[in-house]
Amino acid sequence: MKEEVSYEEIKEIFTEYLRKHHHRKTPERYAILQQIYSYQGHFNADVLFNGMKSDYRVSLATVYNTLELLQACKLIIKHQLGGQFAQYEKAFGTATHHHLICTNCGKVKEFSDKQIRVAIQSRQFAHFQTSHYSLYLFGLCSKCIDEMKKTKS
Amino acid sequence: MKEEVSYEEIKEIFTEYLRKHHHRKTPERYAILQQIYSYQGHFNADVLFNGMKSDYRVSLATVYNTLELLQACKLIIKHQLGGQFAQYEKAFGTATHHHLICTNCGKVKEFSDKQIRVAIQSRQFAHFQTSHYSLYLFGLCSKCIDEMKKTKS
DNA sequence: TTTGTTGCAAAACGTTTGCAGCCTC
DNA sequence: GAGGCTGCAAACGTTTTGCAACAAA
Repeated sequence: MKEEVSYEEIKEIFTEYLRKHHHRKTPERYAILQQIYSYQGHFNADVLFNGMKSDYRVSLATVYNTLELLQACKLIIKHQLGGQFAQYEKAFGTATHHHLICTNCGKVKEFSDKQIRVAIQSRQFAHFQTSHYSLYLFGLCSKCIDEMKKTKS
Repeated sequence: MKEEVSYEEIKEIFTEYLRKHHHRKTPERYAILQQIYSYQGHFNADVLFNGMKSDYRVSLATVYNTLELLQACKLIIKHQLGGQFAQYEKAFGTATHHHLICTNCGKVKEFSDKQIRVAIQSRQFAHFQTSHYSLYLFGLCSKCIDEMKKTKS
């Protein structure tokens, strides 16, 4: 059910966005996009920056600059989960999903629920034009529940 | 429909939590709770810190410390919306609601939707115990849509 | 040629931490 | 009296910014 999207396809989307907004098509920007394309789950600016070093040297400033652009053209989604750094996630070729976040260990899991998705997506507003949404369920994962039972005095 | 909760009531909840966890009942903690109680919508650590200065002088460290405690006993909820500072919100005497966030001006509006709420709350997980959730819808508010139309070349 | 973009480093930002003194318990 | 809590300021880690050099258009 999950549609496969090739790098060429998203590169096209990005190029189109850059052209439309009169931004330059620099090799750095495409290198970053390609690196992001290679990740499966969530990633952050630091992982991206350090992961690319060997292939194509870009500065951290350029990484942030490009992440900004990719958000604007909706190729990635930004999540602010922990108090620390922002997490990013591919938004192409990925089924809509929601997040389970353990408030104890911070682990993030994903799940899909058609009923929830439909309920949210069908909601319309008179004075607001929705582009995307994020749903976070906070609680305890099974591992942390078990640990708490053990350490119970 | 919205139940009114008095300061005395939440003070009681907080006191109970402090006692159970062997934390001290300091005047600073109650002063912060009272200040939070006076706010209507969202607030952040800085607003709280500066807003209290005249009434009761507390340090920023104590503000953060107390916000941590209030989260633990579920009297407040923490939101990480912008890339900047964390937002907080009262969690007592407030109906469950969801958030509309303008990606252009950053303004946050609240809305309620029974269908969405029920869909989310009725979802059960085998390996996860949900305590609360946050739903953020991102998009453009009417004001920003209008402004974009005007400045269109 | 123009000017948006880069890399670098310094600065900014909210938040956390270390520590001496204070005040609940 | 003991030790958790406070205030202060310095430290932290992520993100942003200033600026000269560079390169896409």
